[in-house]
Amino acid sequence: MSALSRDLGEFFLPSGRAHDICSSLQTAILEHRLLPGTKLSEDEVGELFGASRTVVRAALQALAHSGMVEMKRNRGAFVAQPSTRDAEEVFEARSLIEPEVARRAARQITAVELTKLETHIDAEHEALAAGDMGRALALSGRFHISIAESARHAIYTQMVRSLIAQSSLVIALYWNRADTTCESHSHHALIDAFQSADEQKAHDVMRSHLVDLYSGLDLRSKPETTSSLAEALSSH
Amino acid sequence: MSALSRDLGEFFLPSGRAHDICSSLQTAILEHRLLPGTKLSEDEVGELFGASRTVVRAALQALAHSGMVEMKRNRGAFVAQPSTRDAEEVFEARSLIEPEVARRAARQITAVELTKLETHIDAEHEALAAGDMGRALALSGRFHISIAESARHAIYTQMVRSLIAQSSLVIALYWNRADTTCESHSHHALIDAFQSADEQKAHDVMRSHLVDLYSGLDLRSKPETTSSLAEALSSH
DNA sequence: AGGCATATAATTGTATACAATTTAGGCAGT
DNA sequence: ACTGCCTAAATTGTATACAATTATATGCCT
Repeated sequence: MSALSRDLGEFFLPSGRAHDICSSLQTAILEHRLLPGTKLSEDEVGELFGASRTVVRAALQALAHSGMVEMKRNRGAFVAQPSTRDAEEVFEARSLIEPEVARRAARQITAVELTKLETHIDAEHEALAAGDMGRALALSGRFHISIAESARHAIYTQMVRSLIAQSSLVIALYWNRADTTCESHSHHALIDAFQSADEQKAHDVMRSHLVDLYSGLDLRSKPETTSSLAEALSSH
Repeated sequence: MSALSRDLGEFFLPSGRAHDICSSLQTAILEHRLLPGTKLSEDEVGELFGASRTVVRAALQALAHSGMVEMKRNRGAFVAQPSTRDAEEVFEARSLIEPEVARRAARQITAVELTKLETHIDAEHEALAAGDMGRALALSGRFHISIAESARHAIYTQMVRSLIAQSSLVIALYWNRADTTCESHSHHALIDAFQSADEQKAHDVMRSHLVDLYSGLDLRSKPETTSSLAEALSSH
């Protein structure tokens, strides 16, 4: 688990401990243990991680910059609650950037990276079989981030990281589809395109995959979900 | 000047003072008063703005997240020095995102926003006539950001903000072209496309404009430039 | 003189204390 | 019982003090 959550994101933080807090909180958000709207009290987070408010604030700021956390003046930090408009923007941006990223990945991906992608899919299926929906979803996100890393474009990778994180929040709020395992096929198709180095196919498969994901959202309902910080982070 | 630098960026900071420091530093970087590699000492910045290190660190972190500042552990914050590879990535990302943004702007821009764009061009010409090259360049960047705002897409706008800032650093390091006023034509052509609501033309003009900009770089040379923090911020 | 080790100074990393602001609860009045 | 205000508690914003690390200068040895 540490290897999976270790390099989830580069938070541009000089401090090592703040980076760890970022990773833990990000993983919790990606796994839907921390739900949109949850308050991230500085004292509470600090106590959970054994750090002072100084370093906690740095971590929360970093998460705010990637769109996962919203900081309100004199009110504190909360897990972001993307509006339907935000959801629209997130998937519009993903549909622009990720197909291009997939095209680059098809051109540059290595054999070992391909193997890593397959490992991701296996782990995702495993989590699904174990009924750990949150973990499966987080792994699905990691899959997209790994593709961006294989594209060897630091700026795109950072953008994808942020968009994936926000997508996770959007899904937590608006996902409403019966067939939950629909993603697997697209992910396999992506690997196929990468293996044959078919740039255009990788581009198109990624695009249709994102359209498919977006169509699984129900942007009419807007549930008010909040979770407990302490139990979301217990044993992680 | 305050109106121009006020809303240069949303730094996701809850504090008002840190945001002001971000704006000032960002403006100084965009105007090439602060050059790549300049050290941003916490004490020094704090004294210049009359703030404690706590708030200065928050500001520097925010700038690090937008790619304008690089924080090195136990070494401090420096104005970023994009490598030639970084420069390539920045303009590759701009070439993907900004044409799409221009297309959206052509669809949604209002009359008052069009007027604002023309005002920008006038101010840019004025600065050029006055020999204030740095200010002209900053205004040119603001022009692109204003377009993004007119596209009414918060995520794209944030991306463009960050890319423009990094472009300014790239230009500071690698710009090496004789005819410096080449941009004006493209900017006028963009306004024309917006006025006629010609989405495809806006897209294409923006793309060729960015290719043109990129072709003005000389990525062979890598000058080692640094500037003084105090004089860069005097009377601003 | 040049290079290396050590000591000193300067700078960043972190914790804590205090100020400012918001939130919650209680009390009086209607 | 409900509304409004006022006070107290909790939380964030900021400054400062101390610890850890890095940079600099000094002196010694070859």
